[in-house]
Amino acid sequence: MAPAVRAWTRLLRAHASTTRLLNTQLQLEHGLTINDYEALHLLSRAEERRMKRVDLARRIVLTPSGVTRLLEGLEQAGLVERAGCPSDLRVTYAQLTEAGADRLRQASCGHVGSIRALFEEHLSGAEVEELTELLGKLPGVAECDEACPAV
Amino acid sequence: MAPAVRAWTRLLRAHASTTRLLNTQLQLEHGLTINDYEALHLLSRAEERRMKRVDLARRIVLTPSGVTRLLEGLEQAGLVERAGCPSDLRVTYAQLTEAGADRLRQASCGHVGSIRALFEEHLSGAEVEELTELLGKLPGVAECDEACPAV
DNA sequence: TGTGTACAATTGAGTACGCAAGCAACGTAG
DNA sequence: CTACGTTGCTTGCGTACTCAATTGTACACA
Repeated sequence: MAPAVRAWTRLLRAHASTTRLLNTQLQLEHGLTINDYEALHLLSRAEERRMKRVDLARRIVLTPSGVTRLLEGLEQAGLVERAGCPSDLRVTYAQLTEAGADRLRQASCGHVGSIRALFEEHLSGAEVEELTELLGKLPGVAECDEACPAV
Repeated sequence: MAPAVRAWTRLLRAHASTTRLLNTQLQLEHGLTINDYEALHLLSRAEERRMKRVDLARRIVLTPSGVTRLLEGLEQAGLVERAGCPSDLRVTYAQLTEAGADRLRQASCGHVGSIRALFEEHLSGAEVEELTELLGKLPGVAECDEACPAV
């Protein structure tokens, strides 16, 4: 079996296992899916806490329709609201509300803790860095990171 | 931001991008989803080309019901068939048919090619190995590999 | 021998997407 | 200014899952 295939298989499995775990935790404790969280998180550190829906889609790796549905839920929950763009009437921004920022704050501590527990229990600090580095080389993974200010 | 979070985010993105790509290719060219392929592949290298549905579920990281639905499709396509277990009437094996083996053979060359293209275009051989190694340390990722003979 | 617990598999109901199609607003070429 | 291609977003429809509940079997123990 080609080495690449092993890597690919493990990527599949790694995603499935970790996602399942983190998603159920996040959902139970805060009523958010991973993508909900991811969206809130991106918005929270975007300029003026808002993003074009298309850009959001690219960042979370979803289709535009996926974003529409995702934000639908967040809007109903009052965590995100729509804001028009005066210079281009086609675009509608997704704007984080105060409630959304609160909810994110509540969830983030536990969520980050879960992630750290998951990764740091099995990998050393250097290995985590190494993994980040390697995954970043895959197409479309790292490309937007610079645009996103570090915490 | 904790390093683990960066790693996690990239894992999410890496999975989403690569999966989307590989899935559409596989689907267009051979009418199989990634999980279809994965199931056929696992069966093909299992003893007597069959597995308990539960074991299959663990390997592809799916719930038992997910496996039922997955195999439903493969059974209708004639690629997999059911086989009872005489010693334990609860279990039904998923058994790869000749047609299933053929279909897998047809698909595998192109699919493996796509995977290699995806990984080896951006990562060196050593890096692929390294990535495999690191992903294997995540919980539940490497555990069954020994049971699966290398190609 | 019956009885309780554990397990394999399925089924029904619900969800989170993708794809294709559509609409409206933009940019540009004529 | 009009016509046309492009872009941002949404909608209808289909699909691949999950979870909870159910059925049938296996096994331990009184």
